[in-house]
Amino acid sequence: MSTAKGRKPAAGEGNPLLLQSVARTMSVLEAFAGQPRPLSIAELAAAAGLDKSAGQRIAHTLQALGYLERSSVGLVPGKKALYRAFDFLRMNALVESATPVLHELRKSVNERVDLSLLDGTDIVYAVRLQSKRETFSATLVGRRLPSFCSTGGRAMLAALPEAEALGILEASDRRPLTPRTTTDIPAILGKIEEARRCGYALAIEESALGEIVLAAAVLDIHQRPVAAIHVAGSLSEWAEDGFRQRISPLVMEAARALSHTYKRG
Amino acid sequence: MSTAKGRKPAAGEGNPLLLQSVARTMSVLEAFAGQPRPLSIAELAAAAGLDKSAGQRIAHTLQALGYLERSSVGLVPGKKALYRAFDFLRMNALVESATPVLHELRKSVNERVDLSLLDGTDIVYAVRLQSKRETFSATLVGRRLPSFCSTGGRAMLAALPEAEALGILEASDRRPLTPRTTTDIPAILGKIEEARRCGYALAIEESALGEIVLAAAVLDIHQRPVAAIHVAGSLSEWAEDGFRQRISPLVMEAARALSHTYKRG
DNA sequence: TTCGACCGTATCGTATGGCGATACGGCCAA
DNA sequence: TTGGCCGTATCGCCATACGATACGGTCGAA
Repeated sequence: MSTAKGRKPAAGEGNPLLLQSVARTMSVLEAFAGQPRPLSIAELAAAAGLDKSAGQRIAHTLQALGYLERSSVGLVPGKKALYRAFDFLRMNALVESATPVLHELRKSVNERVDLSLLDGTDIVYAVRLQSKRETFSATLVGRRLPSFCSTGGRAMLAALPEAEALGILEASDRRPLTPRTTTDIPAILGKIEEARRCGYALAIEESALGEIVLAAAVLDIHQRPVAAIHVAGSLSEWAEDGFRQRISPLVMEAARALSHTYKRG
Repeated sequence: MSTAKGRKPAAGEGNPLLLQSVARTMSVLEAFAGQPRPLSIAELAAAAGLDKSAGQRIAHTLQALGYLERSSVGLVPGKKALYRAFDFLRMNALVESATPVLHELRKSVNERVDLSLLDGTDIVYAVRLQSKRETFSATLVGRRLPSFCSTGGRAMLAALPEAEALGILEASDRRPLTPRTTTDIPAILGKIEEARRCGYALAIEESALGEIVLAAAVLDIHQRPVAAIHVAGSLSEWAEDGFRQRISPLVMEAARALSHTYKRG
């Protein structure tokens, strides 16, 4: 998503050792992204950009392997997807070192704490520690958001060279998530500039209504942003000033504790 | 893992429309399961049962697609794995209907609540709602445990015909997870029988020390178990009797509320 | 320093594995 | 019934991936 997505991989387009069979396989798994309901074999093939025969064979094989399952109304991703995500989290050095820090932070602030990772123009939630009385967990681990409209994303953009941040903004899908999402590039740049000054980013109801979120970036040894730590509170309990004063030092300290421990994004 | 894992898929061994290229691709991704550290290309190929050339090509392609990433010491799974797990959770009808029920339950019991799914001889954690003061989240979504030693697994085994449950027990890897794990088949069958009588399963320190867990099975419309709801408490705060009396009715009610809403495992 | 082992990378002729057009039976709605 | 779309199955051809092989770099032990 974040990079090339040529219509037809055409085997070796660009790199001679890129296998089209692998790309086709993964494109079938990716075909579910954003789909509201299970897919038939034909729909799956179409969504993956394959003809019916190829879709049929790949889907059957993936089903036999547990990466696809039949539901009553079509095919859905299979449980094996969870195992692979578990492997990712387990082998990720940053997630590993972040876990105790995040728990500590969560204990201090008593609000929801998230760790997100930068991936191209987007961020992905990698760890979520719920707050005590959270009833909506519409957002889950693995959820992807454009970086411009999430606090964590803006904190990370602020740690990039201005030109690079601008490039990401321009390449992003800037549809608003809530009525209060900032979608205007100069305005976003202003907020990024503010984040650069403060050392953290703050957003009110830009990705979910009723929510105030504060985040700071985690940097690798080259001073490049690789992740962000978020704390989310409810507007029914927090005013902006109080949230800033109480939360920001803790989040920045946690982010600083994790920075430079990580080699490469 | 739960089914066949022939040394060499040999294209069409068994089913004529099974694609070996797909199986090879996924076997590279699966090679990380259980590995303690990043893998070199050669190690990855060996773990996937491929020669160096095939491993090289597949790994490079997967890396280009974001399913593999380079760390300082080798290859690790890539962020895309999280997206696929998110798709699974988002499109899973049971997870969707379970979410509000689990939150309700968590509010009532104020302890950790999990939803696990049955997958062959194992269970997978699909949803986890932490308790207020949980400091260790060693277990994560996507973690797989043998069903015999988890409460949820035993609750589900109790809902299967006895012969089938026995088959799963015999096929399971019955290494103990803690000193208190029950690994003796007759003893496990006894606990399953108890679960069948009570309508829920209970285990004390069988999968983690200091933990008492109670679980009830969720059944599909054919009365077959597809999932389980767990509540986990700390032994420093709960005695067995109190835990049973306080927690079991709530867990059973939540499991009943979800049962029969789901078509097929 | 000099090996040797192992790393990642790259090349290339070959044969095999998957391509995709095609066909069939079942089901549902018109 | 008819027509559409479903999932399934077949089959000959050729493009695709195979895998043996080779090369330069790096690291540790000799």
